[in-house]
Amino acid sequence: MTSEVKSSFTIDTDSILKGLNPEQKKAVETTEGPLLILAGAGSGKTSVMTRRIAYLMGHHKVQPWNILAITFTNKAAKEMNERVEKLVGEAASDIWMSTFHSMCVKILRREAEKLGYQNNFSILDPEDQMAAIKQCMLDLNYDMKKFEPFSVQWKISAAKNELLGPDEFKKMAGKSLLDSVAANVYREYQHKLSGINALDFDDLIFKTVQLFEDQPDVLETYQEKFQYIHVDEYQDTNRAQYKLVNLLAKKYRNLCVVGDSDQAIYRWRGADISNILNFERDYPEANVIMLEQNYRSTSTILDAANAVIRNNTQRKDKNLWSAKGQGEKISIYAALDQADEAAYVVAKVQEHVGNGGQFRDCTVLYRANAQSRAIEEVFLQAAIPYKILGGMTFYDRREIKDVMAYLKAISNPQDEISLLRIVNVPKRNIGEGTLKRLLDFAHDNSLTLLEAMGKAEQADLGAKATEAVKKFHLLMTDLHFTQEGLSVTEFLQEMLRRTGYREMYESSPKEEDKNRLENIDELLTVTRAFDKRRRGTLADFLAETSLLSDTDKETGKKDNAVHMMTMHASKGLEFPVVFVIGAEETIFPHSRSMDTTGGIEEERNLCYVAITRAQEKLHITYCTERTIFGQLQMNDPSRFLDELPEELVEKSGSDFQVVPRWEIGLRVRHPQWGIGVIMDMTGKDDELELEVTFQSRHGTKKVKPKTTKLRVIEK
DNA sequence: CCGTGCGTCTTTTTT
DNA sequence: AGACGCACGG
Repeated sequence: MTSEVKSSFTIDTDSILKGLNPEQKKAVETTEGPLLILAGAGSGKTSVMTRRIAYLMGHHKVQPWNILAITFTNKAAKEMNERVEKLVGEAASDIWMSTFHSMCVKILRREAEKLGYQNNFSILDPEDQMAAIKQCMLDLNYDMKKFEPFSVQWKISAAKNELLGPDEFKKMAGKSLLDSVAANVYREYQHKLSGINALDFDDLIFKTVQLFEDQPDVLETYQEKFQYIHVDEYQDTNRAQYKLVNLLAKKYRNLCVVGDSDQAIYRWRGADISNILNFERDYPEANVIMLEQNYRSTSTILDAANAVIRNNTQRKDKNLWSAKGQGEKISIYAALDQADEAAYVVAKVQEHVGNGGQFRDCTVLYRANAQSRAIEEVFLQAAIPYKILGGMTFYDRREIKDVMAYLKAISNPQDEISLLRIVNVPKRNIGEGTLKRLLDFAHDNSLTLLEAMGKAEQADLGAKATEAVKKFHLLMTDLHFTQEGLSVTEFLQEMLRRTGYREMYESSPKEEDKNRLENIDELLTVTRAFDKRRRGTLADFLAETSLLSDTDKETGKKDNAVHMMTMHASKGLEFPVVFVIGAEETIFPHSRSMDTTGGIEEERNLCYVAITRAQEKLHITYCTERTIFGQLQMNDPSRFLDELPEELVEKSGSDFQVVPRWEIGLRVRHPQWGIGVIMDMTGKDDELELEVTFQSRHGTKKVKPKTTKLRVIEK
């Protein structure tokens, strides 16, 4: 990598600094030494980062390949790259701009041998990972009903994020049974992974850190390469990422980190907010710059966000301000149920479009992916174009996963996980029993599964099974060699034909399967784009696609559509009109975060993130009734709603529009006490008081409809 | 070896 | 409500 020739480029340094406020300008010009940029939401940090990079090149003549910029998503990286390119031209392509994971893949592909891996290693996605863990638990004879594979996977992942290998984890682990099970599975799992030449997401970082720690010369190569390092969203880095960055920056100490502790929302996956809080301790000579002017939202929206976040105790106080006007008030809508909530969103979207706005201006944010369903249904009915980011995406579809598994198994013949997924798709009469015998045979003779298949006749299978297995083995080895010399697209076509995978769906009469074919064709357009862009290997293509984050993969090709995503996925994005739905206790904040104050504070950070996505108009909705797991539930409005200053909001709701005519004998529903019957009425108008007998345990209560939410039940 | 039907349970958030 | 795992019958 030292073969790079000095590149020449001319950059107009004056234009780089144009239009920046004094703090932003200082952030761009402070190029040497450690720099901490505390960037509030919407404070123009991307602009600062891109210009800082351009300034390094233009003013200090730093070579592009000596610059590293780590972002949170591939999309952010791509966007940053485009913006830098506008400033510095083609030289931008020599800058490493990527996520932690993509960067580590790039490094590991070069250095794999040094770690005892081959450079065509597979990357296990969470589903493959789960499959591998289940296999390990099976091998170790653990009862998977007693110890959930999911929890084990979680523990292993957490350990890796903390840079604990199997041995360290065993030492550090708690004394619970689950921990000791996890420790044993962890060891077995790593053993399996190295046997199949595969790494999981967490390994990508962990192994890179190990490489750097164990082999100082390798570390030094990269320290020399990355003389100027930028890390975005530093508040969301975990232990392993922190270590990685600090190892790289150790030599030149030109480390610029950008973050906002109020937007820390990934503690649950190991992110440690003290990484950013302790930056000045780690680098006593650091410069610190605060960006507090928000260029995104109206002051109403910002004031609301500030008011909410102020309730957190664990934070550095800061105050975002905006020069934009007040704008509209925040609308809070109390919906009857999910359908009503969705109807409200539809009505407001249509209103926005009716007033000359675009669908793409609107975004619906929710706490959990499952909440998108109700909205989706109503959008379909109302013919509102929409685009869902995250959740079940293109790459999660069965046919795509299958095809990718084929590609992985062919690219890395040791990849048993992928092989097992597709060995019998389409049906080849190689079933559970045969595979079990093959796996045992492979294990006893230290063979990979594919190698064992090649020697099927020795595996004691029976004539029919042996023949089926041999045929499959021939197909796979053949494809492995066909791969060479073909572009990814050409190879994929060939593979789809020879494996009979395409045929399987073509011959099916089901409408669903026609769709699957379309998705496969869609994948072919993805490979075509890849071939055109960089003509990489199959392994490169697989790595690129498996590292796409939810925000990176947009489903559907509709341009002008309402966006829908989780609040997590919305970080870093902005939209004129934002709907935050499901603002109810147990949904948001989520019930599983409510037992710790840390949990609640992180939910509040998430609320802050959600609110600050909005540029002009914010709608927040909640349901008084919600059906969850087929069960009717009533939740209180979210506590975060109480934290919004009265003068900034405007409340409405079905409950307030319909004034029921109360009468004795009427059946009603109360949010806490459930269903009851009106037994008596006293007073009138605002003073009206009802005596209601509720089901069994709640007995008879006096209720004022003016102050309590009571609903009449039809029939 | 494969398909079907019943009973169980519910991953919050994601690179 | 819906997905998934498991047991059973062909």
